[in-house]
Amino acid sequence: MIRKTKVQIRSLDVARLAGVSRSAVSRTYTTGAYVSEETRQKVLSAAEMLGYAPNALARSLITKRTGIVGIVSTDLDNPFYAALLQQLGTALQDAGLAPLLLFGDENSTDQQITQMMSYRVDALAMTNATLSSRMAARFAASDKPIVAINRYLAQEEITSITCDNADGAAKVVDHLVEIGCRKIAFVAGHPDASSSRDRESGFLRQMAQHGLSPTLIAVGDYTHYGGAEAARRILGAGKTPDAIACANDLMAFGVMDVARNTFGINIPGQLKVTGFDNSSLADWPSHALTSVDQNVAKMVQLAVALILAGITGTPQATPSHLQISSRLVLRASTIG
Amino acid sequence: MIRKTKVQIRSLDVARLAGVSRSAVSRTYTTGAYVSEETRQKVLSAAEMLGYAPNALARSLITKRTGIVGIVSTDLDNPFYAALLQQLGTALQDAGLAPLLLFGDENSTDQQITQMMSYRVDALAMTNATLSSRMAARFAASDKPIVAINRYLAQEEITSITCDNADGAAKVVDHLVEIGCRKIAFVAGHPDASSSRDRESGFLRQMAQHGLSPTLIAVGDYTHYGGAEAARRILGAGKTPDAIACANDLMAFGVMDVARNTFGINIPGQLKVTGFDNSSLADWPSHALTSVDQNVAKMVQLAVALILAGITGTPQATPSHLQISSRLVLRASTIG
DNA sequence: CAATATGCTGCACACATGTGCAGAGTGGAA
DNA sequence: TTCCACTCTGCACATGTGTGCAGCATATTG
Repeated sequence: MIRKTKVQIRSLDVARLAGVSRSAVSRTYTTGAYVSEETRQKVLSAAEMLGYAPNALARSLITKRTGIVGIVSTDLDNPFYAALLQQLGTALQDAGLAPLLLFGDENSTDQQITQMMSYRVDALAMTNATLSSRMAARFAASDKPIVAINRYLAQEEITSITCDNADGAAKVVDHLVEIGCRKIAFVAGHPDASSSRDRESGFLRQMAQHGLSPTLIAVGDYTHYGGAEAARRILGAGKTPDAIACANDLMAFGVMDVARNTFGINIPGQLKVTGFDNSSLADWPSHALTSVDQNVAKMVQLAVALILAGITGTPQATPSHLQISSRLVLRASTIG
Repeated sequence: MIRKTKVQIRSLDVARLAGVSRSAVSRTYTTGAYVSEETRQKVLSAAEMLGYAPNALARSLITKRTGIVGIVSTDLDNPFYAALLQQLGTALQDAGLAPLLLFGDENSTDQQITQMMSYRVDALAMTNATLSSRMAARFAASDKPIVAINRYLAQEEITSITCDNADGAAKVVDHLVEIGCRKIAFVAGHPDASSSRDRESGFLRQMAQHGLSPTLIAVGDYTHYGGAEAARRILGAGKTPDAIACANDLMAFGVMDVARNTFGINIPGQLKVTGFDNSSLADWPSHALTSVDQNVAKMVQLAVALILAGITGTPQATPSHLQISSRLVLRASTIG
């Protein structure tokens, strides 16, 4: 059996084969460095022959840049986060950066951050996570950009990007009231998440604006199962509402499933249901869910711009909380 | 305004503060190296004070191990791939490895591989991708494990893990025939994907086994939209089938949407529909889709075991095509 | 032709770390 | 005391790369 060659190909090997110095090889792969077209070609063909690719890790020792961006993500059961991750990853990739992906729940996030730091990521994007203040301070001290997407954290050092969650929820209330609903229940997400709190407070505020108070508030934990459970509690409680507003789409799907299948309720005839996220599933005829669009593309664009600015050393703007305007998308779950 | 300190903290800084040599610091972070408990504690408290984390990149220069595993993934619109990515990522994380994520379509994969190679990933997992043979050979030459998940590639150097796609499709046919279906149509996925070809051939073989030939075969490109389009073609073609078997769940959802909403067909009364993947959505009451379970957990477990074995230098088993047995899960889309 | 400018190359150092090896220090036994 | 075994430490080299600087060859100008 033939033993494969395990030896790593270095720039020196390429240099020897091409008959030039190692510096020439390095400069060939560095944009904007002095190399004559002739040696450049010699280098490239030698590299091709040997299957050489510059060692990005060794390079990072010198340049202080790894080109790696850490992403700490929640689980992808929620199609909204799957879409977010994909768009974010693609955008970073297009900017020449590579995402290092770690999944973290509330308890393990500090550990993931440590790992990210040991890989010297150029920036950090978080789509989940309550972050301990010790870690936040430590990462912020490294002067690298860190951005929280779709939720904001307690730490002031961290820039966050969310949609105007309260406003979005208010739009939902306005719409429901306009089409005649008065007894409106609310299904909240995870109590720790800022997005859930903001959507709930926006809901309540706008209800009060209309002189209404919520029929019932249940917690659905942002999952399909939790939404279904919440629906059982709400619809089984006697005073049936004429609308249920949910803090995300996934729970709304659970609510509709239970309303239709367990309680035999017609949607939107007897009950209107709304979601939040406008995930691609909301547009399927089987769901046709009225939902609030968060404009993921804009969120991602903003996040990447922020990260790039931070990496290229543009003077760090003071950390802030950026809000993107949301948009209510009407579908058959509220309008017949 | 206070200028943040941009200086990187090195092991030397920790060593000085702790009053030991740099080697002692290094050994503190290396499992199974001689350090007295006393100096270990001195080092750890000094590190904590400075916020030090060893530079994993510099370390990799010496150890020849990065701890990074490349994942080349398709887009995550398909919830099956989202679940696969999450489970794979988590499993790698638990094994002390960090996934570097790149999204690649058929055309760009070679470029992603080059990038992965320049980051010196310890292993490569691909969930998509037709890979050029030049790239396959190049990566295989580096003697690092590479595994294709959920599809196999033309190159023999690459181990692949799939479920027994043909068998799964055959089980679908058996089930449909058993409950009385005779006029069965098939919606294929993407013609380039081995999974689609295998499922189709398994379907056809088992149909022949029962003395049947398919009513119609349409291509749905593995998307919800494609499935919906395929359903329009099939159901609009006059000779309406009594069952439509789909090469994945996403297309089946599209088929059901169109059948119910556009053609007013009752499922499963007038038409049975089956999927493939058993994604979490299939279990929702709104879909209740009979589907083939691929056993993602097992696929991931196998993939990670293979990767770990390859990394730790266990003599590389000859590349092969591993198959996992699938399981048909019955739901209301076929049984009333 | 001389003087200067231009385009390019190679040397040598720096980056942050792991590890083999020699040797220092300690304790115990003869 | 002397010798040996044992546990640990620090020196120094290696890993693969980017880049400032000096210098070489060639082109341009006076």
